[in-house]
Amino acid sequence: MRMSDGVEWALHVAAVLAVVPPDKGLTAAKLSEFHGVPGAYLAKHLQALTRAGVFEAVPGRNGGYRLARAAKDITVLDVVEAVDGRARAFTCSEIRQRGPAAGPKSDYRGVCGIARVMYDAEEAYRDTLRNVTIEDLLSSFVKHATTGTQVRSATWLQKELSS
Amino acid sequence: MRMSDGVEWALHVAAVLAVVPPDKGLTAAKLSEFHGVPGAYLAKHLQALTRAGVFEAVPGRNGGYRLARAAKDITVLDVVEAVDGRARAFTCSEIRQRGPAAGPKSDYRGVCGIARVMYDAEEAYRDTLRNVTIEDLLSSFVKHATTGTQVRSATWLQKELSS
DNA sequence: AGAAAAGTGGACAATAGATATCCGGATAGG
DNA sequence: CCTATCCGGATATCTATTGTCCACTTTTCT
Repeated sequence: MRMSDGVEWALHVAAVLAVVPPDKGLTAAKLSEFHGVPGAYLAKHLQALTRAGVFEAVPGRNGGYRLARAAKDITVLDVVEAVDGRARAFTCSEIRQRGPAAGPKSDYRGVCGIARVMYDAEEAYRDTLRNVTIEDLLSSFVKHATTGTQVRSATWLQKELSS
Repeated sequence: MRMSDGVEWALHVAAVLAVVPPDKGLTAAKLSEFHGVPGAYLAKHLQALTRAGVFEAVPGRNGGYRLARAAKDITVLDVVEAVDGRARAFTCSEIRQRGPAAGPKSDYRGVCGIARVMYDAEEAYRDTLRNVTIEDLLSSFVKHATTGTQVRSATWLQKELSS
């Protein structure tokens, strides 16, 4: 089970957009340059994030992307689900209803016990991500990154911010 | 992010093997028949489970598979990791070290804050699976399945148990 | 001893999904 | 009108999953 790289990109992008003033934006091209990832493919994910209502896109000249709401109101789960989808990782194919010991369909009302456990685990996973916001990610960066990295990031951002 | 179907198969197989007496076994062919899944492919997963020390394989005539230890001592996580591997779903590609704002490698000692959150979530996922045993799965089946299903399963098992 | 049944592991093909690019269309600003 | 930007579809490529097959070894039954 492997998670799409797009999720990692999206979270980094969200963290960067969190320090962009609400009236400004960053283009897909600038975001891909800053993170060193393929622009055309990142754009796909940015569109998904916009559709999900996590980012906001400003079309036209001087357009770009920004957060759709305050960084403290966007959870990591919001971003993950926007990129990776809301489908469960574990899909129950109702094995219990197959084979020689299977009975009539009415015998299988509730969720299969095995699926139940897997769903619970995924819910625990989501709970963790739901309790961390983009603002938290930013705090972590400010707390742990070297001063040099923070200065370089801020400088680049100042230079590239669109109107 | 989608989990391999093999995990579902393996958990169902483990639940069935949990009711097989310790001195008996079930062949890969019988297990695939009982669950209505492709035999050759299930065999691959059974081998992985054996390598991981979750199942025990008895080669030769009258051979088959059985649990390597008591059902209460095998967790769902054991089975999931045996089939799906122990690799993390989220892989950090150190995006922070790329792009125009990147600094020298020594600037990035600890784990990236974003990766940290994703790792924590996966640990919460694993914690859930670690706290459910194969015996628990069996209890759930006994508690929730209809009597008819349980009788049909037991009957089939009686008939097919190898010596 | 010989035959049959079973797991092992490698090679291989088919399929699906993730990754990545490109282009025409819509939209907004100069 | 022209340019920069986002949008969405079509398409190509790569990789992992899924699935099959076969030769090989081990064990047991006759």
